[in-house]
Amino acid sequence: MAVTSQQIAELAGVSRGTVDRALHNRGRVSPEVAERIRRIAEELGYRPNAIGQALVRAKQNFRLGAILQSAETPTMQDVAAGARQAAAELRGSGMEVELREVQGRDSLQVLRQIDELVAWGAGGLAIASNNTADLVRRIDQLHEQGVPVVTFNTDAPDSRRLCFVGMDNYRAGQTAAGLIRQMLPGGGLVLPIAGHVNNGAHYSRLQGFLDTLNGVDDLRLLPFQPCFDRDDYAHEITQHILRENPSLACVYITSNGQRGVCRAIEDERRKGRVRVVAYDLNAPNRKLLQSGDLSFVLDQEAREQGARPLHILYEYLLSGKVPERELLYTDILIRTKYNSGDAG
Amino acid sequence: MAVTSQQIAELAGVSRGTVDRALHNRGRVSPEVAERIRRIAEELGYRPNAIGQALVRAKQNFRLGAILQSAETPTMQDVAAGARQAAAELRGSGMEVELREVQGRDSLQVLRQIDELVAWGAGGLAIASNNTADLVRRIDQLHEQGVPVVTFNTDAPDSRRLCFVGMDNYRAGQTAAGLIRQMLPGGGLVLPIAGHVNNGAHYSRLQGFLDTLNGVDDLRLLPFQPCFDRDDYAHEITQHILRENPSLACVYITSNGQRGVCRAIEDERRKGRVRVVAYDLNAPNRKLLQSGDLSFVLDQEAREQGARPLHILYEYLLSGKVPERELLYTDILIRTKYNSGDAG
DNA sequence: TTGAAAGCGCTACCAA
DNA sequence: TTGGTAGCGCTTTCAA
Repeated sequence: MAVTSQQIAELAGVSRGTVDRALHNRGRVSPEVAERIRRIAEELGYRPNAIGQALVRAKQNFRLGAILQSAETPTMQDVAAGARQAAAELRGSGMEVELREVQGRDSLQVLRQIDELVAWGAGGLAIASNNTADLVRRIDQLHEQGVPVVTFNTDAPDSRRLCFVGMDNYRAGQTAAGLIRQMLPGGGLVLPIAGHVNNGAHYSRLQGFLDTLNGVDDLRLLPFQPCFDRDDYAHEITQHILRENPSLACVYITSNGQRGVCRAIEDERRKGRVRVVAYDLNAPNRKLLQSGDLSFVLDQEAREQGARPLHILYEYLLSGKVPERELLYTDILIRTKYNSGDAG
Repeated sequence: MAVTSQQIAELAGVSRGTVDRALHNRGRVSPEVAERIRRIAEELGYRPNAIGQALVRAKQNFRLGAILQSAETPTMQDVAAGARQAAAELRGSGMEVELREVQGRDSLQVLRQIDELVAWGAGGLAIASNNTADLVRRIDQLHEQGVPVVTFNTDAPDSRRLCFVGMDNYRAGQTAAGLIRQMLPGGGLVLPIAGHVNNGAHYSRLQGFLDTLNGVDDLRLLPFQPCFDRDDYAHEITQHILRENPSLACVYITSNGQRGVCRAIEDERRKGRVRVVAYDLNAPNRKLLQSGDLSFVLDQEAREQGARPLHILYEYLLSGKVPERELLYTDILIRTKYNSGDAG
């Protein structure tokens, strides 16, 4: 058995309570005794048993809430699955966890859910946020009230959230650019498509992409087109461009709409000649990879984005443990038809 | 607070002991009482508190051992780092964990370490194994003795190990093939290099690669060359081939030796024209990606390979939880210069 | 400044 | 078939 505080107490000739106060600098111990206790603990390599600590701390019985936006999308459903799994685990440790889903991006709805969860007694919140002024203000308020907030999937960088868990979209755009350079060493014509012009994530994915391809000689970039996450728009855009530019070599799409792109390419009988790089490994994209319609998918560990914020809040509330960094970027995963299986 | 067994006991008008026996089918409860208890638990959505369970189970105080082979390689050092981290965490839960490192691949050394760890009192072992007859036999013996074994990084598929945590090397070979097809849509000449002819992992990486490229029209495959994990051999092989085949488009190397390959390409002033795909994202390979010497690196989550087996053994010994699958393949990660940073 | 004791939720043992 | 009780390792009162 590992060494316990009881053993240290016996060796030091004091009680466990004194050992506890000494080792955690809670005061009310004479310096000499404290020093002796610390020395003994050091010698024996004493590490407090995490389970014992957790058990006594669980008395405080914190409640955690999580709020997802755009819950109707496949990616956010993956995020939700991660959150549900974490919730189940934490409930096994005595936490109470509430999950709330909001359709679309809707700050007002999010604010309402925040109010409800706070009223319910949430001691910490995980929020798929926006950076809008009202949400930033509310998160700052929560911070003041001692309710820590972890943002995930989409950040509120101007707020005083504890940290953010999600993708480095700029970096992902660079990664996409790197893939396209590898695929088109001899150059070629590339069409970038984004979802919403003012969607921060889509914009960063585009910016990183453009910055990285800028100045690459033989690569020619068409002006980017917004498709508003819609397959029909994406289809139209792609078809139009294909007819005007028969030499089109690649489409880079930072949002939903990839099915429209692929369909247009098939309609124009250019499948296999025009490569497509898209985002997020969800069920439809797995299929498009298998069929060869997509060359690459950039994935963002959606499940972990849902799970990790809850664990971070748990650690923070129970042990005061602060995350190592403010921006906890999830891995940028490059998926092809061969490494996109279900196993993990 | 979540519902506790105490609350159920009160509602059912029995003691906690009875509740415990009823809900865990330990017998010694009258059917009617058991039924009533189960119904109440169901209604309240009772989930036993994992921390409470862990605390009482930790009394049994299991010892775990882990044995690494080829500990001198960068990849196994990453695996070791994962094992060390898991060991630290588990020690925090009262386990005792011993790590042993073996230089090179040496079944005899591994057998010796197994003996030592068993003598020390190990209740479960994680082993970077071989599939040699002596090791397989020893693992089967351990199984008989009730000492579960989890293999990691390299498997002993013929043995009765609990499960394996590591890379699906065949699949990784296929993934490499897919990348090369994307890079060389017009075809080209490809040189495959493997480490040892009889290294199972290297062989599978080669086989998956060859099977996938077989029958691809414009792609021409040179006969594979063994480099015995050595940079000097790899250098010589590559240089020789480059001089004989100025049109060489790509080198695929399944083992160490990638530095030799890259140096040869630079020596022959073909950098940027000849792509290189290699394995394992360790420090040297990160550099080679940044400098553009390597196009892609296939990575295998080395740290998780070290950490997960220990957690699996912990769960198995404490709760009898059997892993979901026998083959727990780690993710096949495609790394380029843009997604190979340190952050995770 | 220190110690004794209670209690977190659970399981195990011994008596009844 | 049941209940009572002890105890896992820790923290936190409350007394002394």
